[in-house]
Amino acid sequence: MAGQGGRRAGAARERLLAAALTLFARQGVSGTSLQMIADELGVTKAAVYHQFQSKDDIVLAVVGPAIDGLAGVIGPAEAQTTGARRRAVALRGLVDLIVRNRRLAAILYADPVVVDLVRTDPALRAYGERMKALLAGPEPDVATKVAVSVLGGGLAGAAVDPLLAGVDDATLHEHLLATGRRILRVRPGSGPHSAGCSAAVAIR
Amino acid sequence: MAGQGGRRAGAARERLLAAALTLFARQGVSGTSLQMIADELGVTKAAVYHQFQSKDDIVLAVVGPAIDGLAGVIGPAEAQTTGARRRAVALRGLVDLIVRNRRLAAILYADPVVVDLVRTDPALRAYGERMKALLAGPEPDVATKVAVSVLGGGLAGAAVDPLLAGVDDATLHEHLLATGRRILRVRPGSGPHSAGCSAAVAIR
DNA sequence: GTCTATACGCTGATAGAC
DNA sequence: GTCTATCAGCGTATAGAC
Repeated sequence: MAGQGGRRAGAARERLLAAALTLFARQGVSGTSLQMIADELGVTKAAVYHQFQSKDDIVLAVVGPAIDGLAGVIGPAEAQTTGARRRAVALRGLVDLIVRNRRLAAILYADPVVVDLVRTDPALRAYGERMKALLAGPEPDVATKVAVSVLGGGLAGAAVDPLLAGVDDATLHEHLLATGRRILRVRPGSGPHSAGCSAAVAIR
Repeated sequence: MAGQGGRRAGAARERLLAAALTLFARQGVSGTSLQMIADELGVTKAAVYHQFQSKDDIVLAVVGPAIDGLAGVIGPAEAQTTGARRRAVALRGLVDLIVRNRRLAAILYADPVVVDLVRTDPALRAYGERMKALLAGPEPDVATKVAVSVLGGGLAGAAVDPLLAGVDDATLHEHLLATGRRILRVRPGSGPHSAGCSAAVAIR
């Protein structure tokens, strides 16, 4: 389940991914050329192109761990016995994941190239649908569909917002969870104890 | 106040803007080259460059009417006498504006190039800050700042979401307003009667 | 396995002729 | 207003050196 993005290891490959993440976070995917990544590593463009078949490949590899994290949230959430619990566990796990990967959230969210990539990839697309299904429940009415849509955009937006960059993770997590519950009309008590979810995946 | 994006009129200019909006909405700003716009009009790239100094100029001109619409919301909202009313009027006006300009919202929102452009332009930036100030009130606590941030991303996200493309404007408006009130913890009764705001600006 | 050299077609942008 | 011509830079791609 882990590492569907290809994992041939190699030191150069890891260095490249680290540099790419830094540059992507700073100036977006579209705003980062292969030349910039190459310059950052002190090699030529072709050297970069040798390890990844395309720029999209690099993006997918950078984003991979977060996708694994999403899978780590979805699994336990789907195992819950009631719809309310599934919703509560999914929400908490999603907030958790986003807070822990704010920089990555900005990349995933703010760039249409990446959004398109994620929407195109069948496996990634399936994760998104399962997450939405968990949050919305079966056969949701329009109000619920709107709420889930707002939640998705809202969580991502908050993670990206430079005005919230100074807020520490714990505080952001608390308020994001509270806001999310208001959006979905979930009572704070719902869901089991602490819920064992989200396989860490703190990127950088 | 209207038309700060430059309004030399001219039939060719208007045709160009219409073509640009269509292409931007369909494939994003970054995904639309000047060549595509030129081809759509049956002219060369250089002809496009004669009317606009840069691609950014075109984007700003396309987005201009929506900015005017935002100004039309902010003014009346700031004229309200209490913080609660200012918040209520601003929220309703913002939802109104976004629902009426869904296609444009997708352009404004989903592309980091445009987001950057808007964030860079001092006048546009000021509108955004005034809107946030209206929604958050003076000296907001962290919870409120998070809520406003989530609201912004959420409204935009819902406007863009292809899953909600089939929902008609009135229904979307209703549920978006309800969700927004839950996010900001505004009671449905707040704010005066209907509130005269938002200068139409239905693009296309 | 890791890299360089080289090239293709495209982009946004500029200068100047008609 | 529109054209042709030209520019550096981009993502992409192949061939081949070590």
